[in-house]
Amino acid sequence: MQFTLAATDSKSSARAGELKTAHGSIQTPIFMPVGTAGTVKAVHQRELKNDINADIILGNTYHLYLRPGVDTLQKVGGLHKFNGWDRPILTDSGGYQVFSLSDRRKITEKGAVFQSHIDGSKHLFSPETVMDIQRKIGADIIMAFDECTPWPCDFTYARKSMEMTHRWLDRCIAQLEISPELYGYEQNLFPIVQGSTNDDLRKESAEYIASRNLAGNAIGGLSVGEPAEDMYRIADLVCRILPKDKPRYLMGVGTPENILEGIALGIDMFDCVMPTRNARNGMLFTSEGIINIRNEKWKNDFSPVDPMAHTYVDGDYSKAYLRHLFIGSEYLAGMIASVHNLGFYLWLVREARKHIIQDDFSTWKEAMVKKVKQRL
RNA sequence: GGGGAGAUAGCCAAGUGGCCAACGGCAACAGACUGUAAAUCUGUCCUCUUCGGAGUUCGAAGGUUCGAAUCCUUCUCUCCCCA
Repeated sequence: MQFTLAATDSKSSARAGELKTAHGSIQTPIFMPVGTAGTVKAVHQRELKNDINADIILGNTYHLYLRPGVDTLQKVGGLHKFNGWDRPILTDSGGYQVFSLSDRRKITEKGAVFQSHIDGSKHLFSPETVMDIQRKIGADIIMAFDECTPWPCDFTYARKSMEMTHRWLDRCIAQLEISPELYGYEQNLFPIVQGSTNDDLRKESAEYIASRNLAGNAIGGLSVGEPAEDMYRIADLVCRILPKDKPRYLMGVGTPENILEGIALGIDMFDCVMPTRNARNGMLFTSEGIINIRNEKWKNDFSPVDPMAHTYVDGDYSKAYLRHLFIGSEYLAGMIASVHNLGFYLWLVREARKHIIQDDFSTWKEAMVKKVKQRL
């Protein structure tokens, strides 16, 4: 994997780069649509590729391990072969499920014992098992197994958890050394900075993560309910410590505003369920602001969802029609909204990249943030 | 013409003397959602409200009762069966 910086903004820490993987290159900053169970929900692969033009999508170790299971994925030759997506894939390790399934798991130094949300069966996720599973899934970028701490989190717990995440990282690295790639192409491990919203812990964690000298670095444990100012402060602090010549991935972020602010702080990669989940729930992100398309005020508004027309859906369907689909609980509603939102997110990061290269990112960003956060 | 059943909020529907401004469901209207246990969840949903309450409701009118959606009388309407 190779990361090269193409341009940096003179008034912020924003940078434009290119990340080369075995399945193609990624122009950064990038937003990565989340495809937990091997599918970006409600979106066809061909739309993801031809219309949204996503460079890379995510998968999730925990979900794919439970269904369809690693045996199936190994038989077919990995997730790329299974879901027909031939561009880069990143898999999350299940660390987020340690957080979100907190009442269905137990953490020890060895790992986390999960109770399946599907059938209640118990499974051990350790750094070793998670690396083995990610080998079988075959993503281009694989994530270290970490504990994503909740917010708020007391100092003592945050410190112990962070230290364990560091030890788990070293076990991940060791496991990968004894279990090589299965499908003949390179997989790259990203370690994850933790430490909750505590500056000292985050500094310590970022230094530790940087010292492992891996292909890229991630910031986890944010966007879990803390105020946005805390998220920005921690991201800024961590970015100043993480090496400039490696991609920085802010996990689970975020709103269009969060992404623009993150880019300004030096983040290169983002992922979030928001554009797809909220799309299925009727929330549309546009270049003019946020729309709840179910609201009565759109009933007879036949204008396009977004005048910027990021994908074909903005040209083909009006607000009134999309509202009609949502009110009627039609399948097409979530599909159109998901294509729109992802199209907008990808448009947003590409515009950001363009302005970084033009070196007018900061002024563009200030104006854009004001627009994208307002409610229409 | 004879016999039977029924009328409850926008719709469907429970309730058959006080725990009823009235269970549920649908529709409607808002809100939430950040490394997806989510095409999910929450709230409002007779009127007014300073959110403490106040006022008017269960086809219509009258009556019994301390108290009626619930019991009685008459009326109006709907549906089913037999001629």
